[in-house]
Parts: sequence; structure tokens; C-alpha cells
Amino acid sequence: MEKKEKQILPCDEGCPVKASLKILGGKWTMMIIFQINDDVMRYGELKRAIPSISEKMLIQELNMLVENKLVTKKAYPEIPPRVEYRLTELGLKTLPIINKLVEFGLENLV
Amino acid sequence: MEKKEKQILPCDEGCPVKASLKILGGKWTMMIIFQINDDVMRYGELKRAIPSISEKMLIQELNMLVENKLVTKKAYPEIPPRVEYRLTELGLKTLPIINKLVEFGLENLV
DNA sequence: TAGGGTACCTACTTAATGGTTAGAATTATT
DNA sequence: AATAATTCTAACCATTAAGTAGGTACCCTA
Repeated sequence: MEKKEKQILPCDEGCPVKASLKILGGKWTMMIIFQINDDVMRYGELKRAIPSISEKMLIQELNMLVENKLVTKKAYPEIPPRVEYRLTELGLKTLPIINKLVEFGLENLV
Repeated sequence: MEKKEKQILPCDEGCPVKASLKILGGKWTMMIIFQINDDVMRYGELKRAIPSISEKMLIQELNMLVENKLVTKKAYPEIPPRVEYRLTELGLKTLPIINKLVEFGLENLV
């Protein structure tokens, strides 16, 4: 009689959840993506849209999102400065995640 | 001529993204939910399934998930002890989020 | 000339997270 | 009699993430 052992496939480096969270797991990351959505957003608009975020965190996250190619940044050579952020193709592909998050929040928490 | 101003609805306390992330935003939370899925999982199985998590974090997260009613815990009065975790109704409702996360990871990152 | 608006950056401090080690409890096995 | 197995706690320290406060730059308006 053999011991029946449950099959477990260890989920480490290649784990898709882990990989996604590495980019999206920051405290503010998904909130920012949610706010930009399929629109254009200026820095100041984002700041007003997420009042509880600090300026440091906002730019830090935006820089990180640009680095990870989820967001594009377009700065106009004007005074006062104007900078626009929008989601890339890749960034847009994260919206289904955010939408599910919104759905869950609306139906169960808020 | 009026200045056309963009309409912004500040997303603070009642924001569904924020509310969801408050419960699900931990570094390991979604990984654990992903592993339990619609199955039963013992503590040791989870540990093996997520090799990079420390015991402390695993228990800490599991306790938090039980507190937040996403997971139920059933301990059998045996020696050696046996404890089973599974998702609650509410926990099961987070699976669509995790699935989207998996999808995104598989298609774009891994 | 003082202040406002916009988009940052930098340094410092605090809070959150994570790792390590040790140990408890109880029985079967060696 | 010592060891292994399993689930968990507690204490301590290290690392990382996040918050706070200040400063820069430029032009316009008052």
C-alpha cells in the first residue's frame, strides 16, 4: 500500500503571480494605473485624483511604471511645465486585473 | 471663453481599489490564495508550494486571511497536528482577480 | 518684488516587512 | 533515550518601503 501524496508544483521563480506582483505589487501602483486608465493624465491631475499619496511616492511610482514600460511619459517644453502620462499597450493589458479588483471591492467591501 | 477643466473624482477612502488592496495587497497574500485555490491545503503543503516564503510570513499571512474571512482554518486534534486551510465564499470571489494576474503574467512576463 | 503655478529631486526619519533562531507540544519510530 | 514529524509562537535584528519636509526651476501676474 503506497502513501497517497498530494501533487504539489512549487511556485517560485517562474510563478506568474509572483512575476505580476513584482511590477504591480506596490502600495500605489494599481491605484495609479486605475486612475490613468485608458485616458491621458497630467501629474497634477493624478495628484488630485489620489489625495492621500505623497508627491515623492507618486513620481517614484510613475518613474518605475515608465521603466517597466507600463506607462509613457510626455513632457512639453512649456512654462509652467506640462507632463502627460498614459498607459502603454502593455499597461492597458493590466486593466482587466484592476477591473476585477474594483468589482470585488464594490461588491464585498465598500 | 471658459477654461475647460477635466473632471476628476478623487479616489480616497471609498475607493474600491484601495479597499481591495487593503486585504489583498500583502506581498504574499495573493500567492497564498492562488495556491489554495478551490482546494484544501495543509500548512506544510503550502510551505512546499511557496518555497521562498518563510514560516513566519506564511503563518502571519494565514492568520490575517482567517481574520479577514477569506480563509477558514480547521485543526484536527491529532498528533502530529494537522491543519487544513481552504477559501471561504468570500475568498473564492477573489479568484477572478488572481486568475487575471496569472493570465497577465503568463502572457507578458514569464 | 513677492507670490503662484507646475513638475520634480534630495535628505532624513519612521513604519512595515522579512529573516533567524529558539522552543513548545505530543506520539511513533529507531 | 534520542530523534523525527507537524504546526505554530516569540524574541530579536536587518532590510525595505513609505512618509515628511525642504529645495529647484521657470515664467507669469499682481
